[in-house]
Amino acid sequence: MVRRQEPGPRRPTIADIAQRAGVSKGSVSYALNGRPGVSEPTRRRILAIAEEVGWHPNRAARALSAARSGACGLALARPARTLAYEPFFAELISGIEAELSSRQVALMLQIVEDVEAETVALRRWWAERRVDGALLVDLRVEDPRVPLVEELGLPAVIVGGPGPTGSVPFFPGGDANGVSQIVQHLVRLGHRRIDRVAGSPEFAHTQLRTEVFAGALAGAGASGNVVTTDYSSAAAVEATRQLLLGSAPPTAIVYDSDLMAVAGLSAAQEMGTDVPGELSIASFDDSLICGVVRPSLTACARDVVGYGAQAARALISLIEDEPMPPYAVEPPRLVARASTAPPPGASASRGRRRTQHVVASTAEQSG
Amino acid sequence: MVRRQEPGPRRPTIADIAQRAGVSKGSVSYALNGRPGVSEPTRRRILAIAEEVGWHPNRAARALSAARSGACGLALARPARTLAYEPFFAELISGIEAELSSRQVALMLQIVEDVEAETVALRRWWAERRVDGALLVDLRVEDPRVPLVEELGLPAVIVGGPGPTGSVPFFPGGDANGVSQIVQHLVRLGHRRIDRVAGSPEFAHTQLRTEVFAGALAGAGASGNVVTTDYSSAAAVEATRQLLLGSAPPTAIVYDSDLMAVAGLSAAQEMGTDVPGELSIASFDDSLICGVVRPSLTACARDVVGYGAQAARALISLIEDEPMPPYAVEPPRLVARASTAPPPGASASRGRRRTQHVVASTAEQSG
DNA sequence: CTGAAAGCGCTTACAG
DNA sequence: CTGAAAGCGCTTACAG
Repeated sequence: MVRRQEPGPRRPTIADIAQRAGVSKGSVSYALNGRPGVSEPTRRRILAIAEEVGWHPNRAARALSAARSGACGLALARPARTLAYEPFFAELISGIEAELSSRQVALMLQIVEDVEAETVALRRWWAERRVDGALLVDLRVEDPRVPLVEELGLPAVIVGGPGPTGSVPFFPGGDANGVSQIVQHLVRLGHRRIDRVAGSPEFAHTQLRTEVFAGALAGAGASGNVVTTDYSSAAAVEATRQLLLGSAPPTAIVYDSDLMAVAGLSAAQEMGTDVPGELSIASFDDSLICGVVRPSLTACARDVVGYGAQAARALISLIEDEPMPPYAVEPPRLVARASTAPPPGASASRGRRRTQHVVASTAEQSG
Repeated sequence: MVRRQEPGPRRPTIADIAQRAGVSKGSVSYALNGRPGVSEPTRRRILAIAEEVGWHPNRAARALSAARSGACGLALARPARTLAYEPFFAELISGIEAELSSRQVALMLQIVEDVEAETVALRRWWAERRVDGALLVDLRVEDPRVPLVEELGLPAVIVGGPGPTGSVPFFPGGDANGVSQIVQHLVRLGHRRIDRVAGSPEFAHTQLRTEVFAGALAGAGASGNVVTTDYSSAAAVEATRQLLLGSAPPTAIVYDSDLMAVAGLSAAQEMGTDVPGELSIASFDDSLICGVVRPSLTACARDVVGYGAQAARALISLIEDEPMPPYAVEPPRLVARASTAPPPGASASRGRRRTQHVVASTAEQSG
């Protein structure tokens, strides 16, 4: 058989090690995999030789015989631009990747157009044995990926999933907790009319946020409207104008992403609205940009890296048929900055709080 | 041999197809791979059966016999936070991924701490035959990855590399062109004192930008300082203050990233500096955020997705031993927004230009 | 044009 | 504890 010519040094195999150690390939395999079947001295000798010759398993060979690829797949159905401007994804991938690579598992990444294309990718990966499992992000309402992985028998977990979905394990993404904290913060400042510029309603987490938002408002005796968008800055600007010019303008607006919050801030300022004097603004996801604009934006910070790591850990357990690891992700945390303050002419209900920045305090009003 | 139990439907192999077609496995392989050695009717029959049973090649088996993994690797040496706030990476990955997946090549992604860790990842991927080639990003001055891939014989290309590096093909990232365009824009507006808040000097592209920046200034009879940073907003704020409070304050500042530009804008505004009335600000990389802050930021937009796609195409050609594809990436483009205007008391040297936004035109000054 | 067979580099029951 | 061997699912010269 003719192999394509390979430049560079030849890569050693277990046969080479077996020969040098004077044992069979089987023994080498047992030794290298830490399995019983070789004496301690032999094992040590084999490991030393493997180390010396710089042996690494040929993953294709291992995958073929062990029916394991040693890789997990992540297909993302978001256009490049969204991906680029949502720090969420980069952090999530970092978390996933760190956890996987600490277990020597590789991450296969594919960026596709929509959920349908994602199902195609998942199907092919599984058919080709490219992956041992998959991570599902951005769960949709009636998501086709859930029945698919169940049909295929593909081990999968839902990252940041809002709630139980068939037999596929999910891990909360802090949406409920985060929305509650933001509303609570605003209510404490004295706001009773709080609107929200939301993301796309096709996402299950958007719906969850909407439910929790409504509940939190009702529980606090507050009220507000929700406008859904496509996450674009143009839509955020439009929604902000619409809300501020409406018959019952809010004293605070919550945005579902940092980009929309910044866009909304600019829109409000251009309309001559003082932030936070006349309008408080809060962003759901925190990011560096929230601390850089003026006024800096109050935001809900989530441990997104943690979500990724948790999901990856869980997926590996699922693949290995081990018990699920405990949920260990830090809860969302409200970062109060300069963009939120008591509403005009109102006193904060439970103790006024100074916000962190000078710019903010000058805008604070007495009740 | 006992395989781990596989839930879900059994995945068909070429043996299944051969049996159903009444031919040998070899013929099936030839037919499926579009090679000579089977008659047209047989080929069609085989393809129909493969389609019908939903056959996909077991990539591990194919990799083992063909000595090809069908995957390329990308190791990124940047902390999660940087990754998250640099739209550059997400766009680059999108471009790479789109090109690779159109050729049925998978992308393996690993995020590591530093370049040394990257060399470890590359070495292991290659030793394990996990990848057929690798993409190198963020070339450093004296980058250890270049001699490594040469030593290993690992096919590799440098993405956005500033210039020729040994035997490893590189693809320009528009740094020189982009810097030139920004300086040219500012010079045309009448600026003669232009500073730059640069990124880390360890990157080869930072050095290239610095060289081109100096040359462009000199060529235009202008002058300016360069301050290097770690890309953090804190460093950008500090550098901005330092430059504005110096003995020869600039009338324009160019930032090496959008986050730094926004931070610099806020810092200047908090010092009471009017942008663009007293100070023009330009960002090297464009992003949605540049259009959302006020004043909106003039920026140099690059076809980052194109860089990724180009590099991926080239890498595949290298692996396949085919001729290099032609360079087809759109050149950087200056997007003039509201943050740049003629300097105080100066007339634009070659014809005044109205900037695109109302906010900007109100800030324009007559000479 | 087609088939039988060897081989890729591992893992893993099965005998000794 | 150890060795010889089969097998994972492909690809590819080699005979017919």
